[in-house]
Amino acid sequence: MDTPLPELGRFAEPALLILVSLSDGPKHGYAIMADVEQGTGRPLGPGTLYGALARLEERGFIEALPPEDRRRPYRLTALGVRTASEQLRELSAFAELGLRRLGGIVR
Amino acid sequence: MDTPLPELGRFAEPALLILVSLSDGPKHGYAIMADVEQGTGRPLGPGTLYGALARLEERGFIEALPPEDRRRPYRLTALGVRTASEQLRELSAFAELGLRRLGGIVR
DNA sequence: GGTCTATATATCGCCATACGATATATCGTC
DNA sequence: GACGATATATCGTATGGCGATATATAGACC
Repeated sequence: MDTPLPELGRFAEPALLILVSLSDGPKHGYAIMADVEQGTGRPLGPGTLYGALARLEERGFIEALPPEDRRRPYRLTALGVRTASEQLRELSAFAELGLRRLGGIVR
Repeated sequence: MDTPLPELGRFAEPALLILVSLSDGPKHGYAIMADVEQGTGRPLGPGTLYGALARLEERGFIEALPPEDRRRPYRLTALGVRTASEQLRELSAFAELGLRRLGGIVR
């Protein structure tokens, strides 16, 4: 049961992982890394994180809060909330469809 | 309600779209394109499709069936079924987590 | 016969991005 | 004062998403 499956690809964009992490409340980068890894079991390294954060801010999905100490926290914008909700609804529908279909396959 | 949301990125890898499409039964490329577009509303162009198909076959997630006419059908391998199931379960859990969290945000 | 649309596969090339590796600085604590 | 955790940042490479384009066949319709 623990046979390591070969990688198919990424199951969800880092961007969406970040948005979901922030849906908990504002967080800074390092906390997002920890949250994502804890919540999904998948490591999100700094090389992936900070690029994605910059893009998300640039595009208005998140916004920076005043830095506290060394921490640079971000929070979701209204657009970010709307977008994440929409994506997750589509994602959920897709996953259900897929699981339903696969349920019909004799294993 | 139909304000066009800016693109966040891809909500699911083409690879997974293809695997789910094939979970219906064997299909050739063109039929997969139609099926995906019909099932998710998202177009899957040939530039994306055929590259992804080649990778999926190469990695053992799908296998080619004998060509009929001009059609080159594929079907899921056992590995493909296992992998798709696994990914979809993770995906579903993630989507539910996200939606639960976002449900707490006042809009 | 000629034209048009749908079916079907394939490839090229650009650009975005994922991510490992690496660097740097600070803080607490032993 | 050394070490591990916290925290952000950047560079380089490889991968792959996707629009555009090409090519060929089949069927419909006039």
